[in-house]
Amino acid sequence: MRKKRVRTWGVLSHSCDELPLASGGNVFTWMNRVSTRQKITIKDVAREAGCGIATASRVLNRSGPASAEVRERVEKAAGELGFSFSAIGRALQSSRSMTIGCLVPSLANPVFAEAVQGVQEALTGSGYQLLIASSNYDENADNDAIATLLAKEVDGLIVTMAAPDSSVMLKRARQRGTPVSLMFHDPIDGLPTAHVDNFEAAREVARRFADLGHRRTAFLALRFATSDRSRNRYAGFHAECRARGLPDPALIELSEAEANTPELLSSILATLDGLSAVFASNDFLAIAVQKAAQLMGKRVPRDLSVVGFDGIEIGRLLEVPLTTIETAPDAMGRQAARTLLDLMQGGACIQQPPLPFNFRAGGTLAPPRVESRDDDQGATWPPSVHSLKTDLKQG
Amino acid sequence: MRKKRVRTWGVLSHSCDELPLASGGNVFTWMNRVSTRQKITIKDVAREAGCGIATASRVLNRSGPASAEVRERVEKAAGELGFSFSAIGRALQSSRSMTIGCLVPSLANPVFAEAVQGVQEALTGSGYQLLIASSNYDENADNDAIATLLAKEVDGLIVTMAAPDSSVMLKRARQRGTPVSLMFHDPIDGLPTAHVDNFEAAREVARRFADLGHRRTAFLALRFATSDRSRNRYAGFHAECRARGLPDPALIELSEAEANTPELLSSILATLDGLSAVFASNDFLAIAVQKAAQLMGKRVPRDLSVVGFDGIEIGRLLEVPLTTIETAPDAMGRQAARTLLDLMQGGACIQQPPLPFNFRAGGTLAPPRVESRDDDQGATWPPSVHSLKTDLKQG
DNA sequence: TTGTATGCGTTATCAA
DNA sequence: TTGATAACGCATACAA
Repeated sequence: MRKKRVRTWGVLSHSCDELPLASGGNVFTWMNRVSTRQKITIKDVAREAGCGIATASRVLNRSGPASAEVRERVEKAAGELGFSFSAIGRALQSSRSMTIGCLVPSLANPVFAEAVQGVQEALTGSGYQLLIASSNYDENADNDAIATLLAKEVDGLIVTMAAPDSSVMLKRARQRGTPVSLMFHDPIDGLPTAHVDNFEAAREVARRFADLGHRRTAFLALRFATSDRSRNRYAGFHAECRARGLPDPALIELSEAEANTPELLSSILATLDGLSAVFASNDFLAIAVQKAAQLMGKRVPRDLSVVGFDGIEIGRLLEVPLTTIETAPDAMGRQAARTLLDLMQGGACIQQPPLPFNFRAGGTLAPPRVESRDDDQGATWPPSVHSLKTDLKQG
Repeated sequence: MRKKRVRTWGVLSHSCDELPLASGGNVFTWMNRVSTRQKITIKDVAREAGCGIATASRVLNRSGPASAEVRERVEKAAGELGFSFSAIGRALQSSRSMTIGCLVPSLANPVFAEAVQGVQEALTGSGYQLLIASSNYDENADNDAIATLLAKEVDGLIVTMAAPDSSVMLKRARQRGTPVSLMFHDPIDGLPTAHVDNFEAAREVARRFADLGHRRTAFLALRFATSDRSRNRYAGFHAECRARGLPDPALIELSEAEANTPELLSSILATLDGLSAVFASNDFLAIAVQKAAQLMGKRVPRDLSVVGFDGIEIGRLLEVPLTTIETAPDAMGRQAARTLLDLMQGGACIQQPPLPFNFRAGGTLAPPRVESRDDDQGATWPPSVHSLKTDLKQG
């Protein structure tokens, strides 16, 4: 016999003990349940209704025949006892947890938070709940999280992680037959994904820059190593510059500190002579760049053009609205959830086309100042220390 | 005998069927498991190791004695089989799900998203996972969500909701003995909460306004009905104005559309003659107000002072940094999680003091223009249609 | 040191 | 139309 663990509530200012013990009706039965703290199972309902548990189950689930009279008794008993099914018992018996695991790098990044919110929305009414995990952009944490989610026997997985293509746990998930749907990633390894075409979107930015006459450009990113999104954006940006015979854009990977400290950021930008346009890997970075430019005495977009990525709402409301690539993280979440739901219902794995992006004009993009128009004027363009290999894709 | 449901993976572009069937080693056993898709239980491990399940359990959990040799066999078997415990089986047996339920209005609001991220952080390493739900600010959805969470037998609950003090399901949670910890709410009904003192913070804003000579002020909020936070902020703001003998601040509740459309917002602000300072219930709103002011040809802070609430990071980076009350949603999440962990370990329910807030000076607050300095000059101050009752707290 | 048997809450089977 | 019973995966009391 296992001993019942009785949890103590500790000292509450309005503890239940203060309630009058002998008061009738609701409060009294309420007290009863509180003091015993017994969990009410279908067995209790059956006993109270004077029937077998199978019958009670059938009635409460409407899953089989039952005479009108016993049905009534069962429903009454369940109501009075405040019975509700244990999802755990159910999960064990049905081997379906009715739970979906979701892994994102961090909820502190509104892009992921909105995506998860989108997942939630698509899941409401489906009967599935969301078990959530975040890895803080750490590859090991990614795998640990998936392992835990799998141990909880989630019925499906919605994932954004550092390295989905090489994750052992993700492979394990598929071995177990747990459907997986990706968010933000490019299609990988036969896993369906809800994404935008980062490569194409970035090419669009390069095109705009080039059309206006920009030559010296830079791409700023925060976590190049753990973000295939950033890498794809840079690849597309770079590819288009190449295709047009323009100089390779400088690739600058910032630390958290550099991104959040305008002073640091401006000193980095200052090393880039002749720079006339910056493509930031996300809108926050783009706004930080503007602040940094302000510190350097440069005006946006007159002295420096800045384009962001994501299309966060607040960019619209800035004094000079941010030029950016609009995406819809919530739509991404919704699509990922729908795809997973489909998969779990035995549907075929069909990869949806990338979700659309939209170039939002804003006011932070303009032609470069005339003086920087001319070309190979010498040695001022440094082979940036931050620069990485450039042929990431289609290079 | 229940029939095993075999889930089909559908048509994947790189389906496992494409892998060579007869290739040896890893791939082969991998295939094996894939094709059978049987879940490996401790029973399998025991059989493989040639011992009883109790022994296997003891070895794998290090929960009891075991000879070195059997220990080795069990661990080997577990490794080869790729065994991992089923959290569901465990939960059923131990009546602890190792899962914590978390309810917030929406993850699309970065304040809540950050708080949840804080919860996550405080939970890592604890062994608990987060089951998350969002209500979209709907009171009924709040209760439904808690009901579902309770059905999943969460070991604890972290909650931000529309009406915690009158929620039947929250009461039910306590009846069941499920520890509850609140976020963002003021202390209520003996439930511990992680919060900032909205009332005091708002008084601080009123004080700053008053000290600079502002008289005609307004409070802008988005969801007054479902947000005790907003109500408390208004109450504090109002109380301090009263205490100083200043006119009651106008209370303006905006619709989503009004808040996001600067044109609408400016037309609303235009109805407030003599208005010299606006206190917005959150930073996004404050930024929207600035945009609206810009549209009206007013300059901030010269013609209109604006103060926000929350202290989102981006406010710092604006061309003119937002004056606001800084709070730390992630700290709120962490505290709520720690409190809950404590409670679940049988700790007493002790209410932590409110988390500190900080008035961030920024650049959107300045003295009013001199012309609006004089007092009862007549009928221009309308008894705003949006105005609500004012005596919410401490009058 | 080990293994058998029981129960956790549920649903499905099957005989009444 | 009913109800006893066997799983489901695990941990543990208890007997060996």
